[in-house]
Amino acid sequence: MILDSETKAVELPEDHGNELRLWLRLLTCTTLIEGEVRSRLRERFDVTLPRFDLMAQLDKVPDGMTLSDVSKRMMVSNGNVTGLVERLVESGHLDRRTSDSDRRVQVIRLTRIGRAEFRKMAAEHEAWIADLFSELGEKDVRELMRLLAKTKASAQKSAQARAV
Amino acid sequence: MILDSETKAVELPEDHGNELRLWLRLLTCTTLIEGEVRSRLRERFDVTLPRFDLMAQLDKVPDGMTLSDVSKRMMVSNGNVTGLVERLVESGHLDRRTSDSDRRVQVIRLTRIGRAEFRKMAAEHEAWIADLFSELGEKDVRELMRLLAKTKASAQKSAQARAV
DNA sequence: CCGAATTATTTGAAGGTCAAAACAACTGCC
DNA sequence: GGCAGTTGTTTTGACCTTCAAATAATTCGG
Repeated sequence: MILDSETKAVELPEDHGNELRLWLRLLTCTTLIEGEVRSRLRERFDVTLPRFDLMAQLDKVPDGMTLSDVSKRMMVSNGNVTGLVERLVESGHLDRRTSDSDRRVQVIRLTRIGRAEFRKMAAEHEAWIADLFSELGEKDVRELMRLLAKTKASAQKSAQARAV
Repeated sequence: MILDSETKAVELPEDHGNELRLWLRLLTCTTLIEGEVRSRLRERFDVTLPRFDLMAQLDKVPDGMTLSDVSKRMMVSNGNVTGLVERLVESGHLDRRTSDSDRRVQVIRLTRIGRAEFRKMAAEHEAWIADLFSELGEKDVRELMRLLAKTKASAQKSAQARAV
């Protein structure tokens, strides 16, 4: 009954099937695109998506960032970043140094080589994304941007509420 | 110039910034919600998201599915499913038997306990999702569904084209 | 200046992920 | 029947990921 969903007075489980279907579709889209990007990165540049993402964060800031900053930006755990950085320093893409002002802090930056490699990858990456979304018109893109912004805000609010 | 994007006659890199921003926003939304679901599942039921997802697939089919079916549905690799199933059989949530007609094939089903546990989790899960999307109106949901369907089709087409 | 609380990072254990190779069982062709 | 190719599953090895505990360095109140 329409009344129920308006009054919220019912104890019976409400129907949230639409939201669930929406979530599954959102997840499917993301998984599909992410998998595609992942495999193109591997195929074309022999690089993993997490490494690419990390380098993308660093490309934006010439002077580097701390590990904590990176982990916040990438929305992954601290421990995760430690290992990722480890391997990228090893391979010569990243430069890591202890901060002068705070000896707990590690500042990482792209090396010259790392930056050059990233720029090459990023250019192709951008073209892949454009191609993956190419059936969407300009208006679709705008509308999706708007709705996803709203979705993000909604999810953040809900997550925030739980975190007390 | 507008002409450029119409004629496609240019060699210069086009601006695909909008698609890229859209992709990043899509990814952010998904990561945010997925992380939230993941941590609620762990907190509330001490179960991982992949296990929940696998059980969700199986809940739909009383007679079970083969491992290949599962891996296609979940869009993950075969080897991945093997390990996942291993642990769920171990914990008593899944029943696994070799097919009579084809001895290569493993058919897995939820056990009575597995099904009961899943149903409990699924009910809460659905409520979480509804809450995470609660700021979206009915119209927003419909519109997002439509645009994501279009996005999925676009991505599939692009992926298909690459696969030759 | 000292100790407590805070903050940044690392480590370790458990699990999830993929690609590629290995294995096993089926199907079809001769 | 038997070999060749195909298909379903498992294994392997490398990497990614998280959480929680441990370490290390800073800050702050007294």
